[in-house]
Amino acid sequence: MDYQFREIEQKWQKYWADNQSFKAEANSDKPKYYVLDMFPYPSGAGLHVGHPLGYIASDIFSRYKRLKGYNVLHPMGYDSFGLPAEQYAIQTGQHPAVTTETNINTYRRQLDQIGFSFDWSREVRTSDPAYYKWTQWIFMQLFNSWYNLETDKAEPISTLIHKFNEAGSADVKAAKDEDTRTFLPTDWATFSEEEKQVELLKYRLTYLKESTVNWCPALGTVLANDEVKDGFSERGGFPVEQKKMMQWSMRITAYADRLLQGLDTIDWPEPMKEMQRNWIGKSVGASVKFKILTPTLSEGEGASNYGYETADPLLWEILKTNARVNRGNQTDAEDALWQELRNSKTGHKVRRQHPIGTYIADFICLNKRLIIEVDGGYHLENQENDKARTDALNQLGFEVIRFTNEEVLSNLKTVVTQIKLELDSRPDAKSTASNSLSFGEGQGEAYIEVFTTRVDTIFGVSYLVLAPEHEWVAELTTPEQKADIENYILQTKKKSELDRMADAKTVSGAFTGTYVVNPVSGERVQLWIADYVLAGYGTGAVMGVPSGDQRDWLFATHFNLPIIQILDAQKDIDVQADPTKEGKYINSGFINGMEYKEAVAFLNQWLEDQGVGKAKVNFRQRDAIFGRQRYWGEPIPVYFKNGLPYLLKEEELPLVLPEIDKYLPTETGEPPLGRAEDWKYEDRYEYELSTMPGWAGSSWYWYRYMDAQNNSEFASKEAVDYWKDVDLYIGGSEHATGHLLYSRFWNKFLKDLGFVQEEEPFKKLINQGMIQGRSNFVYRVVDEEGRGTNTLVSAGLRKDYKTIALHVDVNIVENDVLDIEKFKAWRDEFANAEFILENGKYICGVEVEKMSKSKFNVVNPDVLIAQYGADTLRMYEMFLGPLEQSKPWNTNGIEGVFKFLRKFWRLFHNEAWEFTVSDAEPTKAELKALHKIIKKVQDDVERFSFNTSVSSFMIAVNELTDLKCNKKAILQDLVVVLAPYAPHICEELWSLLGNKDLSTAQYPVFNPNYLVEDEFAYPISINGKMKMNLNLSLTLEAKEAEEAVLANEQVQGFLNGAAPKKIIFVKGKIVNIVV
RNA sequence: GCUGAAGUGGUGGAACUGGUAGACACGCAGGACUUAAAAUCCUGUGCCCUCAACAGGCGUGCGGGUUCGAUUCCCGCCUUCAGUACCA
Repeated sequence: MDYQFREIEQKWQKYWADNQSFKAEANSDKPKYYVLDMFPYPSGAGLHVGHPLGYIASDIFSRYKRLKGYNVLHPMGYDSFGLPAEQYAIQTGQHPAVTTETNINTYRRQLDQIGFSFDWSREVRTSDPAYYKWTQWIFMQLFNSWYNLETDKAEPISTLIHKFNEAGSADVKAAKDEDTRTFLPTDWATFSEEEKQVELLKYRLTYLKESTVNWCPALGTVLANDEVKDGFSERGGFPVEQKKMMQWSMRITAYADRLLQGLDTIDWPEPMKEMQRNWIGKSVGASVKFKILTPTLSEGEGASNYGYETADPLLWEILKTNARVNRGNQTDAEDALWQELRNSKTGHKVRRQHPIGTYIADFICLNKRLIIEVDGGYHLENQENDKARTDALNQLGFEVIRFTNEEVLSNLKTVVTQIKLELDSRPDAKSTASNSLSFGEGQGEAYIEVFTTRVDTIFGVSYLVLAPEHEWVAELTTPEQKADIENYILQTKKKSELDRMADAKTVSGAFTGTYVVNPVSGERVQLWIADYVLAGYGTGAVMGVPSGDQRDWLFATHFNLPIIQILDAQKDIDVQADPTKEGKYINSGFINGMEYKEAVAFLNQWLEDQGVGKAKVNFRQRDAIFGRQRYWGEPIPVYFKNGLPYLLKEEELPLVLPEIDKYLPTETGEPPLGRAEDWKYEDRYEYELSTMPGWAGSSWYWYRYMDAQNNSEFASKEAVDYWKDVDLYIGGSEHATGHLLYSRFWNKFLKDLGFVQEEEPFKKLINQGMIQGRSNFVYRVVDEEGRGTNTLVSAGLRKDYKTIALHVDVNIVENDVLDIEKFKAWRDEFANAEFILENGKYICGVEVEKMSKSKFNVVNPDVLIAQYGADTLRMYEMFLGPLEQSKPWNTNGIEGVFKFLRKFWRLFHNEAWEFTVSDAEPTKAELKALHKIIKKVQDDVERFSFNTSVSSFMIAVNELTDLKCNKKAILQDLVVVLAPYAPHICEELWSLLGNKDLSTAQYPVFNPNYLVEDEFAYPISINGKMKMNLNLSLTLEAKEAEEAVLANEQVQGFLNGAAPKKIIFVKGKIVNIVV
């Protein structure tokens, strides 16, 4: 019989399903191999021809590995929570679960007919309660954990509570919120239950916090940063605004360093790793504090309302913030002393980190007008600063006493006694404080902190810049500059609404009128605002070093600010900046003469000693917002008591999505879950109404496949210990900073708690390229008035006419030739169209675009399978080009692959299409052809070069056809080698050859002896130009070969009497004669 | 701008470690079979000069270099695609 692909494919697809041919064994003596595809979101449109590309590659690989004796796990499932089903539900009222089910059925049908070797007994669906029970369970583990920076891993929250009980919070090194409190074990004991929970929430790996979120009013939900593109939602393109909300977040930043380091241990494409590195955005540098010089106030201004709040009113907000940060960053000495002074232990009320004038006092007793300062070492600069400070504070009517860190730590008792004596001996002041405040210009302690990666250039600072959105801008603007600054801020806001990218190169900014002091040089520099500084990165403030940074150089040049050379190696800084790190420092105070490395180390140390900065690592990545105000997602297993979140009990999982009447927010603006009736925990407490984001379910699904039916664990320990990790993961590069990053994060977390074994989940990753659409066009002739006529002109002749291009359905075009009859039937308006042909054909124009319905360039795999069969489709998709390369889909050429399969089928059949094979001994040539392909396919598959093996199959079949080979000994092995690519035809032939179950066959063993040759047709080249071939024995060594070559008449002819200077002979490769 | 990948016939692409550039396939041209078409089979097909050649020249984005020999290695430039961005 001729090659009847329809019957063959249906027959074997049924056989595989009935026999569960591809079920992975739970335990096996064979080595394990885990091949994973990124599971699809089942959209209503079904699969187009681009979707299966990666699945075909992974299927070939899985089938190949099975033949090579591996116990292969190759599962498939559905990422079935998501926005489109919910949008559809809003429009039609149909429950998303129903839509999802329908779509999954379409996907399953389409996948089945391509003949994939998935183990469907392990299918997962993220929207199935039996699945999301475990997504919720992982959420609970995260809630119950904190990140210990000392052990560098996540630990149960109980170990944190233990630390609080034993030693308080001072020594805890954790990834946490900024506003945690410092307390003693005795304080912890006195905290109420609510206070404890509030404090613990600041440490948990998933936590509730007021954050600025990307709120999309049109979608009624919060979006992650990677779901927002240029201020619009990725899905739908609706405007997105910033809004403050209480939100669940995941403390992924705790893992930033490990996520970065892990990249060096995995076999992923370099661009993927690079994208993750950029996303995490680690910068090593320093933070430096620049003191703010108080702007001069006009008379009469000032703040009498501040009462005992003794701070300079203008700087009050800033000082308050600084003070709060300082309280969280107490030195050991300050902390020790505070424990002795607090709660009026001395008999006097003492405050710490209290703003006073333009300073922050370490400790202060307002009633006694006494300030107690604890300092670092005795640097000369320090003493000078301290003196200035003391003088200023004295002027405000305060006495200052100072102790060093050392004194406090080694002699705490004496220090405390001294303070007590001083306090007791002083008269009460009875608040007259603020009257004596002066607002003259003076050296203050209010500061702006900047982050820099080039701390070595700090002596070259000629100005400071704040982001226009920086919260202190208003405070720091002098009355004279107020108009300028407000105007600039207004422009910035307008600009961000328009296209900010467009004028990225224009320099703009405004001077605040305020000056700050460079801590290393004491120089006074101007404080500006400019929109090139981003509020969201670092501290929202940068230092400007025009000689070393081109952007700063442009800014300084534009606003006529000084440009200071700082390295002797800097060149042409009057023309542009020179960011070199070479040479020795000049104009740089105490680092003059140093080189880069030395200067950085010295400065970091110096800044820290002075308390005005320190080495710092900054990350671009922020914690991941975890809540979505949507219906179709996993409910968060949390309820609220007295406004605080509590977890459900484990045995109460899953918390199932409740039914609601409409899939919209409530009238009061609550998420859709607010509509659920009688939905309360223990009938009393409110559940969390947000659901989890799309990436929750996909961040651990590969573990569920290991043990998909387990009801008591997310996967059994035995299963996880056996399968461990994914050996090969194939999917699109669009998931680089979403799914792939979150999955690595959850995996590391699960490993820390001992639930899984591997630090990294996906050992090897391959990105299949995007399949683009290839649109075809017809050209309608337009008359003088620009109206379309009824005449269409072929692409090659269109330049002679005035035309407009129209998309035409690619399915009625073959090899760019339009099927005119089908075209006339396609649209009524074309029924009577006339055609101007070239060479009797209508040739269509071509353009590469995104594959989409509106462009009529969608090719449905169903159509191709009906016409050519699944085996042809599989091989053709591979034949198209390298897997990782993006390319337009083009059905031209699928015939060639189909012809190949028929030719292959033909090898097993005689002229009358009867199955006939011979038992004769194979010849040397036949064995050579076979073993060449055995080796080639093996090499190609191992390096994921599937397109080249398809070519090689064609060569092998062409060779065997030429040899008229129908010998069973050859063909049987060939069937096994081809089986991963074209499984149906091979399974049929395998069974016709008298075997059973190709999936249990062995890949043939390559025998190099069959490829050994005695002779080789050496290319003979003269001066590197190939001239001719010459057959020589492969046993010949250089000398004999040279003689043989020179003796050849034809070679002599090419030499034409010239004497060879040199002869290069590479055995088995080439002979090159140099004349 | 930065980062990454890539530029090879009419087209998709091959050449894996510096050793015969263009495998394999599409398309195209010619032929066989056929009343005819489809299907199938055979032959040719990088470009230029040439009636033709088993004659010569040019050819892997461009310009240089290393080498007996470069699509492959090095330097500079151009173009395309992807990601990312006033990231301090």
